[in-house]
Amino acid sequence: MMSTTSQTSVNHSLFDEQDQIPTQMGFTNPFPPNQAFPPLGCHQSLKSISAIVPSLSSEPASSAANFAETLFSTAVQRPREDLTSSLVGGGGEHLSLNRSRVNPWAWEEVTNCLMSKRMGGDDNHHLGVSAMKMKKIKARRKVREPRFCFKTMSDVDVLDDGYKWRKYGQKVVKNTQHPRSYYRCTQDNCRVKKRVERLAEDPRMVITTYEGRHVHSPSNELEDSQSTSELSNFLW
DNA sequence: CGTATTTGACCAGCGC
DNA sequence: GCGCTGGTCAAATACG
Repeated sequence: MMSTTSQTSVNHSLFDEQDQIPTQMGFTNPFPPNQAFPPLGCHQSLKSISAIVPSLSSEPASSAANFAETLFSTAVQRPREDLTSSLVGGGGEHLSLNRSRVNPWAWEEVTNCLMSKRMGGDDNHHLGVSAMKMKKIKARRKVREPRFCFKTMSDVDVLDDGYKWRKYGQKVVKNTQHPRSYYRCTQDNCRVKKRVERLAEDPRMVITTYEGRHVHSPSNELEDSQSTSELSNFLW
């Protein structure tokens, strides 16, 4: 049951919403088919990925625990050009991470989180640094909820991520033949939004962009109540 | 009939 | 200041 989840046809890539150049890291996708890569807050990602993977995958817990560490450290340490060139020959089931030019503070959060983790720093330190940078950024640009996007090869536009969404808009964006859809979380007091569109160069790829953080647990009930509760504990 | 989706209008940010 | 573009609103429509 759980051990089958590593066998999936869904290809996820966490990437820059504008650069849209997936960079492979060479990890087996631990998430079930048609289920989106968990929409995590950046600094929560480390905890969440390492916590969830052991419950979903047949991978040994030790390698799963290293998953997030390696994922983020590789992305942080390697120069962008190197990451891009390493994409050649991908084609497998990979998770990938890329620097975000659009959301620099989000990327900095990831970086700071990793650094503090490496240096034995605590979350307070990480949040403190992040808050200071946020303040500077806010001064020169409009405040925006933390957001990131990922790319999934899927026939369906709206992937099951455990939350209920209501569509509130659709827009044809420039230089794309596919419309972009706008969704809002249906939960009261939850201001999380997501955008869904198909990649112009490859319509098989669905680009999902999350903005904000859920203030509640996923609403749909999975058959596997154990993994549901784990997800509820760690996501957002 | 209540809820979700569609879609044109409107608004705000940004670049020139 | 103006025009372009993306994001949101809200009335109309569809659906169960």
